[in-house]
Amino acid sequence: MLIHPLTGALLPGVPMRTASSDPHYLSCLQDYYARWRCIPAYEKLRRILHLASRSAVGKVLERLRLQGFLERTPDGDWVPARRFFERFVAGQHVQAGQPAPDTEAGLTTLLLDDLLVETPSRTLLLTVRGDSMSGANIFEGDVVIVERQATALPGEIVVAAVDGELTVKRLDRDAEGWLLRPENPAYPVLRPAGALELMGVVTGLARRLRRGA
Amino acid sequence: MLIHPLTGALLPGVPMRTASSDPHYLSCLQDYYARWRCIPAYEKLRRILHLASRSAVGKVLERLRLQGFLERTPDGDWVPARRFFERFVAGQHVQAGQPAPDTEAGLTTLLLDDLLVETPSRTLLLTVRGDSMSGANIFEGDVVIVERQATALPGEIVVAAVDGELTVKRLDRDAEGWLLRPENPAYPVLRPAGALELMGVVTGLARRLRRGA
DNA sequence: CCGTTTGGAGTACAAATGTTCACTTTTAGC
DNA sequence: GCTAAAAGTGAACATTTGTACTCCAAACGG
Repeated sequence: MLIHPLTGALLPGVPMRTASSDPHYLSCLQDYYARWRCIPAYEKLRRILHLASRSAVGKVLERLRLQGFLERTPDGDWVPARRFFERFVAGQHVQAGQPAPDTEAGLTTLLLDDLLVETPSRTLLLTVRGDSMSGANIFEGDVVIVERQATALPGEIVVAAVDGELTVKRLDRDAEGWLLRPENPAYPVLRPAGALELMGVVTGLARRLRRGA
Repeated sequence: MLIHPLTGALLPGVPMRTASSDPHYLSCLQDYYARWRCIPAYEKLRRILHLASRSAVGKVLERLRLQGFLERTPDGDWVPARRFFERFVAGQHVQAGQPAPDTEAGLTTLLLDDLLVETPSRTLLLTVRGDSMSGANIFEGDVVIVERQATALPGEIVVAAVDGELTVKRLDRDAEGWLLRPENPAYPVLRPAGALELMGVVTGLARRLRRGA
């Protein structure tokens, strides 16, 4: 079924059924998701996809699931799967002579949050001061994503409270106990006097470039 | 009820049922959304929020809507609003011995996307391959935030199409014309044969740490 | 040309949904 | 303590939901 370009009316009887119409359905879904961040119920999907029957909606969704664009929660709800967001990150290759990649309007819908935050309720941000972790490529002004937890493994980059101040260091331990290693020879290794006050583990990093411009 | 900004523990002695238990409901919702990318139906929400009645769910959602965390589609479906994705920014200082100083007033929030994206419609993401920009502290696997534009200034880090492949380099120019400098002596300077096919300027960086753990 | 496959329409129905309403419990202000 | 507001319960109900089923027409592959 096609849609009249001017009136928007459905043109019955016009063939459009081919395996390659799934990409079109997918685009509709992606656009809707970009706007509202949800996959609606069958009846609404029926309208969005311009289908006449809910059963057709079910078949479309099932096909998209087999292709890896959608999945279902344990409760049976439809949710976007990893592949659903793929097109929002630019591909590595571009046709020579045609340097503009897909300029679809949905590029921004991949929330950077989704990339960087796994457990929102335990996640907070911290702006890095100083260059004591430059060896780990974390610099002054960077914003680190911290997942709150009381314990961590040696080798992880953690945020800890030292002398009432939060600091980012690499956690390590030796025969004498826990220690916080800066990744910059200009700074001393910290050995907490009492208990180690761990705030959480650094799970990600966000940096603004081109600050002045 | 307050939530300890560092440990995340619910502060004891504070009764459970109060207007400020909404943060707890919000956290549950945020975590569920981070996992499945949808707001489920009332009956499922009832279980997630540990409520006994669906009507209570409705009231919670309505409260969160008034606070700006949720909104509704024209069809009435619940969807996350802007504030839903904001994160707390930790203060730099912590009281020694009592690492929970800043009350709600001191805590600010920040949307990661706001931090990194200025012009959503012209912004896209690109995963970095190779270590040719390690001197600028951009490494394999990092995601760069690219603002699409056809021109750039010398000294800016840009994304350009070279031989049909996207590459991240620092833009420069000399007497002979434009050139693309890697920030790694192991790589050669690129001098585009014809016109320089510029895709955009790198305005930010996102990195996931602790990938394996 | 004909049978098969595929994408969709249409119908039917048990189950689930969102909302309302009256009611109870808890909390906060005085 | 007393009281009013806030938060949550539980039942009721019209609507909507997802799915199973049959049927149909176009596309496909010899």
